[in-house]
Amino acid sequence: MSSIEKVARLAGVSTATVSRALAGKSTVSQATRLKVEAAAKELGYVVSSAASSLASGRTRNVGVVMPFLSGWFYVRVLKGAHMALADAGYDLTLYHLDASDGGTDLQRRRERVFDEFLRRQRVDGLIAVSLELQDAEIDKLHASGKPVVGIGGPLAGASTLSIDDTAVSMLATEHLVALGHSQIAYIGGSAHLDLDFHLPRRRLDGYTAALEQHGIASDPLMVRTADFTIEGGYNATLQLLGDPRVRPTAIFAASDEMAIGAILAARDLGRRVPEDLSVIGIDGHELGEFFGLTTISQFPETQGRLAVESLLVALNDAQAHPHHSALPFELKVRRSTAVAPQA
Amino acid sequence: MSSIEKVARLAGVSTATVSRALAGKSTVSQATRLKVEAAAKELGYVVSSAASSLASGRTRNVGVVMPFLSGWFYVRVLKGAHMALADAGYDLTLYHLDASDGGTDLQRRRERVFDEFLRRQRVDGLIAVSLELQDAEIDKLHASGKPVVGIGGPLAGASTLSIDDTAVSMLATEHLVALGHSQIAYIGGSAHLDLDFHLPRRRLDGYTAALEQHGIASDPLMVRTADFTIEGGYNATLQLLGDPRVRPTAIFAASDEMAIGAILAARDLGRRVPEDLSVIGIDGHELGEFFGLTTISQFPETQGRLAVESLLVALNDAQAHPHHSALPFELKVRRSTAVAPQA
DNA sequence: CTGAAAGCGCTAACAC
DNA sequence: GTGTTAGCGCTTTCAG
Repeated sequence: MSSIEKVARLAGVSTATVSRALAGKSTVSQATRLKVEAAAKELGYVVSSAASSLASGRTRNVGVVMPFLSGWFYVRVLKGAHMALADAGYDLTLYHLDASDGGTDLQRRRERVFDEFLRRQRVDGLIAVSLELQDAEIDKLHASGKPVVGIGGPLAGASTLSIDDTAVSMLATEHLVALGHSQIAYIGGSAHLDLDFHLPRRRLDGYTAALEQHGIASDPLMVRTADFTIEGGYNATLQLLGDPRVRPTAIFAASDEMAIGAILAARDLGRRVPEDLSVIGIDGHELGEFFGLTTISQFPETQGRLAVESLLVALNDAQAHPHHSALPFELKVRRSTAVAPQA
Repeated sequence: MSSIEKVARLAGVSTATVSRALAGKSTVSQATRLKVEAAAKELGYVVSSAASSLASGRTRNVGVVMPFLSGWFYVRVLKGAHMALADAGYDLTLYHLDASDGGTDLQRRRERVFDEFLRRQRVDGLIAVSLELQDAEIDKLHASGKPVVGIGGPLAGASTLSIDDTAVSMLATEHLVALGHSQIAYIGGSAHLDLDFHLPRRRLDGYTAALEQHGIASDPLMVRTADFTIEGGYNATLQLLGDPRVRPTAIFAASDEMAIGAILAARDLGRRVPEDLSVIGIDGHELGEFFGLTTISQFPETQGRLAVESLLVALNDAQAHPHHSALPFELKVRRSTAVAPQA
């Protein structure tokens, strides 16, 4: 005897009514609902998701796909998404494409995610973080009819949430310009991290545009690339400050971790921050406060939460149109930036 | 017409044969298998996990429950588990109990995870990371008949993997003693983080035992607590080095992040590491290399992977007995520890 | 507002 | 080795 049947029997109603009552359908009388709930509780009944999914076509589960499973940003987004989903009674199944250490190679992994996993119908929808989906992948998703929301960039036919990276970069640069800096170096992402959405490029563009707008010539020697880590920022800064051809009074790093690396490198070279060198980052990393780092916060947990909300709308209203919205950011001034030293 | 039926028709066999062929059952002839695979591929067929689960009772999905979704250790374990599961063709659904920022409170969250989520039969088994399950929770899991493997401590009736925290701590302390240190301070976890498995306590015990074994009196003033973060380690070290009643020549921190905080604090106070002060951590954090930190690595990704392997064994062999095994660790000497300065 | 009954798409006996 | 068939435990028309 199936489980729901026991509940029905105990409550003295039909299985259909149990189903309706427990699903919160409004067409059940208050009295019946109470009886059913009591019976369910007494028996410790929880619907079988497999049976429910099969019958209804809905899984109450959403997939989250990320390129990496490390990195401050991704973990925070995941956390935000997870909490929002849990609050809505949804499960989260995680997919990531990181093949960095052994295991299957990247392309193969991507294929598996799109071909096998997502199409097993295990999820009702998908949140793609910082992933530029390939055309074939988008087609597969559309074919499956599952709504998708993307964080971080344009995604054909999907709702997307993204931060205006160019504006963020301009704001950071202008903060430095306003403090009187004209020798502003930039530490951005390296090309091989530019696979998805060209985030590194857009941030570089914002920096260049801001300089230009203020009549400051940009110097290729002032631009370095790194891998978004503290160590990467440290090394890039060593190069920057050690190069006799340039004399930056400020560094704008495209992530807080790199900015922290810059602060550490400056210290090791005997430069005072911010007296001799101003440093600004992007992210709103917890460590930023510890290092007194001026930054532009981008609230990744909120991004995760918003993505979930957007997805839930699409799930509950098949007519909802793909929609793009801009994510908030905020300049947070701390102690790592100050007026430019007198030449 | 159901999907599998189309494949069957195209391949000219019955749905049962399609099911068998695609599941890799050995009772299908090579020729038939090929025909079926070709048909499935042509139609882009992927089994519906809901239907398959309902019929077979297996979901090919495992749950991973963690107390937090931040913190270096947990993220690495998650990554390791995810990769191992993906390689085995399993999905991973994530549960975490972190209520740190708003949302439902902790106990409520725990209840939901155990009452609603896990019992929806969405998972075949569970991996619990650093979680001491309450009796009621264990009962619920047993009642559901799903295998559980725990990382980090004893779990009634489940297989567990854990590191010998006491031995790790003793090794770290003895490394310092062997370098001639006798004034060894300890920065451990604070009591409120001691909810699960008493990890902070066991590490403290190892430290105390090692000192005792070498005839070194332990001094309560040499023991500080922090929250496993860089900032926490920094502050604890400030207190330690600023206290006129003690003169530590070495600090043993119960995590690499705290150890890095200690190094930073020492620098800020003008103490040289390792000439004036040796510092050792536990973890094997990536940043450790950057800071030249001597540490005891504990390979969390491997822990995640091993947990998966252990769970898969239990899943494939109902007779498998709960089994405990010890996790590897390794002393990694870098530049932050050296012989004790002459008094 | 509630019940009866027909599936949802697959797997696993059981036959052959 | 392969086909037939009876469910797996629910949801959802369709009646009433």
